[in-house]
Amino acid sequence: MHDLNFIRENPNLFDLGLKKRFLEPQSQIILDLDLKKRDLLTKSQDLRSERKNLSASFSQLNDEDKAVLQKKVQDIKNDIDQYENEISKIDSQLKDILSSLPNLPHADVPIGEDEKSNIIIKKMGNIPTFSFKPKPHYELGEELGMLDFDQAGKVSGTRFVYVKNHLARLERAIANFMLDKHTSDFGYMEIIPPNLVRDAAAYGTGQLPKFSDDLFKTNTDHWLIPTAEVPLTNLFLDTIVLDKTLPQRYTAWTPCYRSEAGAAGRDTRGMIRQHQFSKVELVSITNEEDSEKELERMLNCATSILDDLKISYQVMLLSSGDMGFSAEKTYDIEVWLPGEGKYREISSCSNCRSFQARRMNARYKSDEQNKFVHTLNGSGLAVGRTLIAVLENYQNEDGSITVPDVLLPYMGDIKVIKKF
RNA sequence: GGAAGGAUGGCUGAGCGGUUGAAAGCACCGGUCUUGAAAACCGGCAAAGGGGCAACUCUUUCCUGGGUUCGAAUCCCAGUCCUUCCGCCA
Repeated sequence: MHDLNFIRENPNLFDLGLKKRFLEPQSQIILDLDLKKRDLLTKSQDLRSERKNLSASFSQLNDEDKAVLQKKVQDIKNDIDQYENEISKIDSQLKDILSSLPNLPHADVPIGEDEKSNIIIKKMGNIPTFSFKPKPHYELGEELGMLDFDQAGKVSGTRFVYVKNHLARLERAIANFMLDKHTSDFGYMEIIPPNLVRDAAAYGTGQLPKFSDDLFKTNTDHWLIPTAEVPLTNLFLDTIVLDKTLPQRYTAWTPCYRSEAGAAGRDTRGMIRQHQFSKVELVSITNEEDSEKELERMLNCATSILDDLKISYQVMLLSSGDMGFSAEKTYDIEVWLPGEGKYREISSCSNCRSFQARRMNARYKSDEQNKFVHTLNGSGLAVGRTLIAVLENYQNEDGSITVPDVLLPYMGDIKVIKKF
């Protein structure tokens, strides 16, 4: 949601921001509506004021004057109703426009229509070399008998998988390792959030109203969360917190459900793109001064996981056309997958500034003034894709998987995952 | 699924149809005191929006939407949400 005051004061900046997103200018339309609304508002307020003053003298009047007054107030009331009808129409038009426009890109963000304009910020680790041809994760998993796409297809359809046996344990180990690190080393509070949310929450983080097609809905009109960002950020839905309690940092390991409506035909093999996957999410709530440095901090929390796993990756600064709806600046972390021979997204860390907070009405008290909090979210990391990365990077020639050192404490006495 | 109760400021919680934007307490901010802090005491403290260069002023808001009334936090209707009890159940 955009700040109407900002648009009033900086219509050109606003349109420029939209242009960076490859959208048509909107400030003129918005300001025209705003002007019209304020004009009507002033009129209706004057009438209200008049009515109030008339009513105040009511008890001192004689019966005849009372009757006159009643008639007069009735007329005023009709006029007020008319004005207010028009006002509420304009209001809903304004809201429709403002709530469907994406956040404006930060000045750092490169301008470009798609991922081709993303900028590589850093590369960590060398691309590993193998003395044999590395396999993709789905071949490794199926040959181990621990990824079962066929039966999942029968039971649930495409884009589902059974993860079995030691790979299931490995996935749990990965998630636990991430959670332990984020809570113990980085000060995030662990949360087990609701996995079903209402409209208001999905609206608050920006999934609604535009992206309902990407979500699953229950017959109770709940939405299945597409990411824990939704329930974690909405911890602040309709609240006011004290400035000194910020920043607040939360992490959760949850399943994520996505309809993948627009992804037909993409990544159909393997578990890169599933309707259900698990993810460890990071969410930070800060005041308006601290959000930029918090984004850098969050990025480091996420990349440290890959550093510890000793898997190479690159960090991308997303271009204006590749960013999500609510973000003003986003870093993607892309991990090297030897089986595919390319980097694939494993995390996305975004600063949404006050964009979500406005939708959620999430504020903090600062110098006796209420301001909107800044919200940030990032994957720390996508657990399913981390499993893929471990499989492909730690594969051996015989198809077995060596367990990374940092995961050994979570794997019992399993050091190598191999076929029985 | 059955029954009952409730929704008021950041929180708790008062509120005969007419200066009630709303008592009180807590929290918060400023001050006095103190070596410092705490305590105590004094003062301040809802939000959103309109008009005005400004001091200021006006309007709206007591869950939402309708209605009754000259006038609604207060009365009526509908809806949403929450709580409690019973039943079922992990």
